[in-house]
Amino acid sequence: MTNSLPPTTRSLPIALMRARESVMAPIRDMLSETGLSEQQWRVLRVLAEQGEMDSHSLAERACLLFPSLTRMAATMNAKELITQTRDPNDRRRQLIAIAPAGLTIIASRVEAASTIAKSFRNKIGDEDFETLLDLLGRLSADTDTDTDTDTEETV
Amino acid sequence: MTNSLPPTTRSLPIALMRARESVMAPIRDMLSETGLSEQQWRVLRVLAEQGEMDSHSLAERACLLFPSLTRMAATMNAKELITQTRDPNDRRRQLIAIAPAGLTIIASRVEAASTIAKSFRNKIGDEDFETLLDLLGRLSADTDTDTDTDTEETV
DNA sequence: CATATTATATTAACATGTTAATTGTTGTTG
DNA sequence: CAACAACAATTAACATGTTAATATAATATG
Repeated sequence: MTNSLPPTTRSLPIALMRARESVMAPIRDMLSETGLSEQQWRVLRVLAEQGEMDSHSLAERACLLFPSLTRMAATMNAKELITQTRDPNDRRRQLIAIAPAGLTIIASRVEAASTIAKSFRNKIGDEDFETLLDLLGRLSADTDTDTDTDTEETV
Repeated sequence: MTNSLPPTTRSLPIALMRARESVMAPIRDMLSETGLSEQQWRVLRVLAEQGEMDSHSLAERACLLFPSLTRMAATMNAKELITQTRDPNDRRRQLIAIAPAGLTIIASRVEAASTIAKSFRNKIGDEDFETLLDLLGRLSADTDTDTDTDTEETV
């Protein structure tokens, strides 16, 4: 082989994982009081932002695999965090929306989440924070087609 | 509340997750031929790099939770990818090392892994790649204590 | 209209993530 | 030495990641 084993300390995947772990730690702490998992939080956040949407779009926006969403939706429906309805025009499709209990939880934690998000922005500075989001976006450039231009960050 | 719900499209955790997903996709493809998971690949990579080590250090270096490593080690030992021995000086501790079969798999894929790593470096350019690794490191600055200064990246 | 094809969702099976409880070992303190 | 505390590893229980197989609904094709 032409390459000896290089150090894992400069591995991009591992750096991404470590960074995510650091960022999620305070968020997990915040969420522990709500009984929501990170994934459930993302689902509710997306639904609160987008309104009712089909499960395929929801899974993509919330960064979840479809089978995971299927299971989560059953649980979250039982807890009345979301509602599930069939699309009357295409009964294969499922429409999911946030329910009042879900909205309540989101509303009660948005401020705390925003504070955490700002703490990371402050940790590295506004300019570098934007650079980081830009570079991360370029890594997944041809993979997904996210062309949003919003400027406010959150968790 | 003082904050309305901000867009998930500028969320740092989600950007980190999407970036990681993009980076890992080709690596997963490469690994599918070996029967190794990402996690098992990381364990073998760290062991090949560090030599025999105690499970606590291994879990930290490979970014795994301890219970996950316990289960994985049993599987990987059965497949003779690693060896497990008790520390004779402290029989609570376990020492794990890579076995010949594990080394063989690593060796057979190091070049492919290096090629994938380089493709991402090329995708955003050398300078921005270093900037990205730097910024990611600063996010987890006070969280872990990685002070390595190696320069070659890999997956 | 019957069949095949495609799309959507669910289910299955297993690995891993995650937290908490449990077991075994070492160290400490009386 | 005995009891206790601290540490390391395992196990348990449940959620999620992941891939493959299956079921159901819509569409195309003859």
